[in-house]
Amino acid sequence: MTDVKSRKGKVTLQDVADAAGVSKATASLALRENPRISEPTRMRVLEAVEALGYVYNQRAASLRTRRSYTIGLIIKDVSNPFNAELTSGAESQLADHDYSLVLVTTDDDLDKQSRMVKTMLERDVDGLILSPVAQTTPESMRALMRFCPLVLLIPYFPELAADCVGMDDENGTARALEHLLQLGHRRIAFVGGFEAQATRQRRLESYRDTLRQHGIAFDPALCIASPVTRRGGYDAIHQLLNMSQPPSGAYCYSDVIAFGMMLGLRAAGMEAGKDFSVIGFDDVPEATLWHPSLTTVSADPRGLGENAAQLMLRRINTPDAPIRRVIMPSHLVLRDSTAAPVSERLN
Amino acid sequence: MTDVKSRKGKVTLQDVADAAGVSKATASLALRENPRISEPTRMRVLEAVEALGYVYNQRAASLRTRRSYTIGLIIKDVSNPFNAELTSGAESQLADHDYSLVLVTTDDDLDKQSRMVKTMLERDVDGLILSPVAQTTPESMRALMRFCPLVLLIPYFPELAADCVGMDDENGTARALEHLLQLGHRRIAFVGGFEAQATRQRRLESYRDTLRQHGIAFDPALCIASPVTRRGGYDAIHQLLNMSQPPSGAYCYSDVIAFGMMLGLRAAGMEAGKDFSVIGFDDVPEATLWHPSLTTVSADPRGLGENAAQLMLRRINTPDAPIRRVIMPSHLVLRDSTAAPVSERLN
DNA sequence: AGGCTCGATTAAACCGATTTACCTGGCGCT
DNA sequence: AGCGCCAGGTAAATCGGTTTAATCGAGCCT
Repeated sequence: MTDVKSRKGKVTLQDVADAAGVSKATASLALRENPRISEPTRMRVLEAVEALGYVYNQRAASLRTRRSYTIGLIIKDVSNPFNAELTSGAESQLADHDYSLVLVTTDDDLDKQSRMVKTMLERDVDGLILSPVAQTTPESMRALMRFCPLVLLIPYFPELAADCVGMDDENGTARALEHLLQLGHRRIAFVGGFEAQATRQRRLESYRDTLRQHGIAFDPALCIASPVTRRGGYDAIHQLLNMSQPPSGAYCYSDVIAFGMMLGLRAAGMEAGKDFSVIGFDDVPEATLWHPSLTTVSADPRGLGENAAQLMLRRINTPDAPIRRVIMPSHLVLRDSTAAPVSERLN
Repeated sequence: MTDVKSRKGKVTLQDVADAAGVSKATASLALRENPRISEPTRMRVLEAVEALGYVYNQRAASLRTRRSYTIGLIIKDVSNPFNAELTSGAESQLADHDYSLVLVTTDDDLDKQSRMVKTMLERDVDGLILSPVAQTTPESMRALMRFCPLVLLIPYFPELAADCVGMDDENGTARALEHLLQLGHRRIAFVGGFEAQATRQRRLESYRDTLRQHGIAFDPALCIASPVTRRGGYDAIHQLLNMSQPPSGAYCYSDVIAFGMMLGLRAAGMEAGKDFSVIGFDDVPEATLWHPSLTTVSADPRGLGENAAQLMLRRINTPDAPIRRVIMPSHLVLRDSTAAPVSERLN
């Protein structure tokens, strides 16, 4: 049955053609179900394929067809759960359309990003889905687009005519803050992420804008940068609580940070949703399960990945389609980690 | 400067050769730093490359060289943090050696696994790192090995002569249980995962063996299957607490389950490490940050991925090397989620 | 019988690199 | 001068497919 040539020499289409008693061209056309090949002949070819254990060589074919059915995904880091979800969404969407995902990471390093982009172009991927590192210039992206279809995982190059998907940071941030303001909070911290991160810049800006609109002055001391880890949130809340005028609530850059903050609060003998209000961003599955459950801005990383993949497939199939920027809606999910500030309740 | 032909026609090595006034062969040799090409000529070629914006076509080359510098990673699901770490480790290790990672997922479905394996072979990857779904047969793996180098992410095919990496489930499990036994626990639950999962089978077997060695009979009622999610642990602990003779501690299939269990305990007015002992498996970063911090068996998913990648590179470079099975050590990390059972303390 | 059409098949060019075997001109040596 | 050798370069085959243009034979018509 499995009469496979187990030695190095792989079975080639020529072998199949020989076995079926037809030419290589016929074999090729037969496999691609070209109507020009008669049914009996096609059957003979298929039998030969089966008998020899032939495996199609997509790479060889791609040389002629100029399609590798391969998309590069360049992100900073897969181990981050947000990115893992995103990757998962992109992969499954691409797999559904017979494309494969080549995954590379940049460790948020511009230099490595350049190298990886080069590698992907050399691998001749059909397209590139890229989450650019902070220092990336629009020019470099424009240059890249001359080489292959590009979808950006960030909507912050308004002047760049590129497909992109991103989240509605502004709206999500505004909703989160308005919720806290409505509860009576006046000193609200912004915690997590680093200056250079574009996403953070956007959210921080919305944070300032929203506060200003409600007549509250921006206090830089309430704005704390930190790694996007539980540890980051854990350390930040300590710093905040030790201030002479501590805030009564915090808007966190991500759920991960918010969790760390909740753990830090508990370690300090306080409880989120009682002594301090915490809002996260992402709405990861465990946000529901925490105690108290986390009020957070719901993002959809998997959907982000799926959309990026869809944009890419669309671009490949219709290269001249108008560029599209997908902003995924985000909304506030009210749970138990937020409440009126203690001061309010005393009155 | 960037005088790139922006139109469809990509710059080919022939173009470079023409521009440099040499033959295609010379251009090729020059780029690969072959000593037969003189320095001045090589320089001319390099200038032409620069001037035309040539990008090397790895795929075309691979047709001749028979190396794609591409490794397929087939796992069940990337969004799972354990797998995300594993993927991250494999990717960075491969990238260090100029290999790229093609990621595909099987959703733990045998059928999809078969399809994906086929796709990878057609993509002509240089090797396959595979975390086989539960129903995978050793025969199918043996067949696969005839087509390309294979590294298995599971050490449970003892009769199969294949490279593989896995964790030391037995030792980790034994240590965890001995710890609980030493504290005085006699009724210890085994929680999480499903019957079909090979890893779970191994741990469950070790669980029974260890208990038997300590003269404790196996009670199937204490063995609860569940999805590997926080929700799974959350639900399981409720089930356990409602038993007529509830256990005083639990050994969980993964940290994720343990976290869910701790949340469930709290919801039931109990506290891990006080009213009930909980041990996890994986030692994910947040295990330290939880309150109480989680006693757990330390695994190293990233290391697992790195090792798998290394095994693969070794196999590719020395195809006849003896097969190697890497068992990554696991050890118990003592933290605060375990204590003597309440009954003991009453005495 | 000759001319035509049409469906099935195939030879050969092509994709973009690598690699082998051969060529060429210059140099040293006797 | 004649010979061999060598450094430097190139033509052509090759990898495994796809695709185009040509071929071939059978059937139909007049």
